[in-house]
Amino acid sequence: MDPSVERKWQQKWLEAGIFQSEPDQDRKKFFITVPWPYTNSSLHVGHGRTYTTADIIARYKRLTGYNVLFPMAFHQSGTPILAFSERIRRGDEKTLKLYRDTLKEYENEEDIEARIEEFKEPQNIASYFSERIVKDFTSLGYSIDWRTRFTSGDPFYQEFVKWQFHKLNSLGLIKNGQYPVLYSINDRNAVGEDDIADGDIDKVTVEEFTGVIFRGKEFSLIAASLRPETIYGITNLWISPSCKYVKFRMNGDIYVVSEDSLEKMEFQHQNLEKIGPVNESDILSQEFETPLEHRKIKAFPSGFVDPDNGTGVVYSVPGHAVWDYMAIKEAGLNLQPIKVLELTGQDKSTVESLVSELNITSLNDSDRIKEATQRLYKLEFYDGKMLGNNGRFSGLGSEKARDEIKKELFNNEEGFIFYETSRKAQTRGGSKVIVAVLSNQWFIDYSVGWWKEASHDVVNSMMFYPEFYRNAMNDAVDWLRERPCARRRGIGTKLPFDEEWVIESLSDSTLYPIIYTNQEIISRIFEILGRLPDEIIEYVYNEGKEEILGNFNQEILELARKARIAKDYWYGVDIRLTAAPHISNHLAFYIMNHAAILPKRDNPRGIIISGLLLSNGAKISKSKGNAISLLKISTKYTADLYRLFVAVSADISSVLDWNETEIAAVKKKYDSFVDYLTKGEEGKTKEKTQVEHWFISRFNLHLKEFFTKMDAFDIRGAYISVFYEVLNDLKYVENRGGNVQSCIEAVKEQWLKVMTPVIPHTCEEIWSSLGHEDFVSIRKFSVEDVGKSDESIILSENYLQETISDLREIMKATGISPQTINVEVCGEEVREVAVIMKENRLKDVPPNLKSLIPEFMKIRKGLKMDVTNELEILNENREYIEGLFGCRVNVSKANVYPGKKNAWPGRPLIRLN
RNA sequence: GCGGAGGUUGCCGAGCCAGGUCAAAGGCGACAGACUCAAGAUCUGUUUCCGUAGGGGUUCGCCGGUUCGAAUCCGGCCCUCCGCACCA
Repeated sequence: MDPSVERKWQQKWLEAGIFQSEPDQDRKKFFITVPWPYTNSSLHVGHGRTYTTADIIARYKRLTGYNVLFPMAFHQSGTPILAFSERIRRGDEKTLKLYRDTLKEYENEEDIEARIEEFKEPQNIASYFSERIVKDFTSLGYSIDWRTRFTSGDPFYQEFVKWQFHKLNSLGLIKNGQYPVLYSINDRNAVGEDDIADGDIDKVTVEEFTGVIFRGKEFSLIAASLRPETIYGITNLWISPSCKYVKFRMNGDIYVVSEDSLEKMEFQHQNLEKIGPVNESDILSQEFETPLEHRKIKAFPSGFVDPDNGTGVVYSVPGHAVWDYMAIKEAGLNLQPIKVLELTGQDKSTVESLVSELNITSLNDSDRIKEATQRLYKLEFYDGKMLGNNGRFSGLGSEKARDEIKKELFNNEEGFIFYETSRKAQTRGGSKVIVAVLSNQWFIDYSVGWWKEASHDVVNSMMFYPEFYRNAMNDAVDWLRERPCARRRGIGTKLPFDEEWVIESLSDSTLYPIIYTNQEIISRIFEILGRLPDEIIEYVYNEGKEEILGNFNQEILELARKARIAKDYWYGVDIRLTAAPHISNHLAFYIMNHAAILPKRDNPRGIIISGLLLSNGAKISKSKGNAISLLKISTKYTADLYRLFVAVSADISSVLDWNETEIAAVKKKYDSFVDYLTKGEEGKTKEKTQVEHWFISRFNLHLKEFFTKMDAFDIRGAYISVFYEVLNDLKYVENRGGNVQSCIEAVKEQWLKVMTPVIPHTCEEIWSSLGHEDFVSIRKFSVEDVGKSDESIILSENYLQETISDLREIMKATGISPQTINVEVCGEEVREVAVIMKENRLKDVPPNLKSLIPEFMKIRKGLKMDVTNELEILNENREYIEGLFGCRVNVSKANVYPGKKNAWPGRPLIRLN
């Protein structure tokens, strides 16, 4: 249907308010939510899949009589919107281009720059795009009750979040402590993925090195290592010949590291006191002691040492590190590698074997050295076992040894944790990114035992589709530990007990679905009072007793009561529908926060995980340019086609590819559906023969399947049955020479009702053209209303088709084009014998018919006993068969042909002439 | 490496949980035919191999096992995809 037709119905739905949901104690409720979209940009086809799926479910539930609440609100917490706005202010070309491209779809050319100017204020980005998203969702026909709309930045909501954090705190789930974060030196601020140049494509993570101390007479050297388990294999130290080294004091002792490194350490440790530069020769002339063993070793210069990685000092383990091995060789030092690890697996690679395998000849072969290093590290980590020369760590697996040795080093004050970035990184503004340890970080402690237990209980009581995500969810709950829940900057709610901090954007979005149940009322209360007192929140959302509302006036009291009733009616969430990447974060937090704070009755009840949507086989991303906006979907393809595509092309859980070929295929089917329902002529509908009855019987079967599958959230299966198969059946009726129109007349209204959840605009249009004044979108229909199916008619048709396909096969095998076809149908005598033989009573077979036994044994598998009027069926359809093969067909009842081929039940005797 | 999902006939993709009626749905593509001046659209049939009678052979990543019987159950192996954290 034309987009304008879709607009028309969207307008009518809106005006009639048919999707506004009110509590109704006489009806069962159904509450479905999708996580709120983040409002830094418009949404694309990929996002649309989950919302579309949810809408289909919401509409289906409405069809079957549920009182449905399908709400929506918007997310704006966190740093991205802030960061984008900042970049626009800075005039960052990449960001400007991104927004210009996006706005092109929504604005006139001449208005774009003015809009972008407004985006210098972050709030404008959020409000602009939430407005866009509302429009786009509307244009896709979503049956959302927009009265539920709010944002994570709304003051009333922030009051709720504060209450939630007080709650968590009083349960002992909030902690404060040290935490390493990625940090920009110049900006003096923690940075996220989007703040880092190329951070989205090439992720930067925090790596935990072990800083290892080598004591010397005048000062000690610190080397940073990822592999402290190799400590017994140390032969020497390396320093960079081109690097500035500096002395500093820490806890009274004097240490030396590279200048770059000291800068980093200052962000990780307190009380470091820089003393000043130190000469290379001062380092090289000294002896140092290895930790644990206290062997004397020396430092040497080597070009491969990077002053800006770790401490700029490297301890050398030539027995297990390719760089060290090659460096010693190249410097011509007389140091023998010490082996401290052996491999227990198949692969017995060593430094030496890899050097020769990869043909590494000098330190310049850095790519190959890196490859060798990676292979060896991995191998030795998973397969390695400590040899006998490792003191009390001998015999341990490398992973275990690493932990033990670390512990020992820390205990002896010969080591400490040194954080480093996983790669060199800069912010988009060009400032260096390092790891800083924040001393005052707030956490939610998800590792608490009773909390995990309660959460598992919730997970195990819920519905999951697909079911296997239940395990994933339980794993996620187990796997969560302390999570930083606040940041120094970003949009969001201030942490109530430490206002320097802003609650992090996933942590402020866990309980909000409960707000949907009464958003209008609660924000009204906030408006009147100018705040949202905890007593109100406790009463409305947490089963508080009405007594605690003693201080409020009648108006507030009544609003609160109304809000409470709505919440009690709608909450918990029956289905939360979202994509798989949310499992280990959002969904886990969502479940755990419910489990901790809210009463059992309000726990989540079901989760549906939707698969990825690809665009022409590729992941969708704005930078790739394959992100088709939802606006374009509704104008170029129409909402109904998109919805049908989403419903029918793949199961919810599997990957769906949006590509023109498949869209065209779905469109073809859609067009033929519309044609069938709109192009028929009235009046030619009176008499029905077997085919039409067959169609109606089949239709009723399809309907039953539809309801069963929809109830199990198998949307695709349901619509294959009620859309594709019904269309195929109609085609079949047509080819059989049946009366298609009378078939359609018979099922039209029911068919429209079940198709409405997927293609609501089309169905409304046709529905109204049938003379209905109401909306098919809110008509009811459920399994109980499905008519009967006549099984014998279906069997008869099957029998006819099987006979025809037998005819075809014989013709194909023989190559004969017959003038006449004689079909002899099984007679009573043989049928009776067949029944006897089927029941395995071979001795009851009359003697004169015993000769039939061998043939029966051969073909018994193919016998169909349940069609008893074969002669009639074939006679009635004689003309049809004749038409198919272009020859005469004679049908008769067969005699018994002892010793020859016979006609059997369901398997007539066929002779071609 | 850990955790999860998966490998099906030219391609996509059902089936597998509840073994037989599975040579294995549906779609796309290909081929042939009908319609048409022609193309497109639409419709019909074919699309693993063999077959002058409705039959038979060989198939569902690989190797074994259970069973009268396995695409379906069990064990091992190979390969692909997704997640592995402070980021929305």
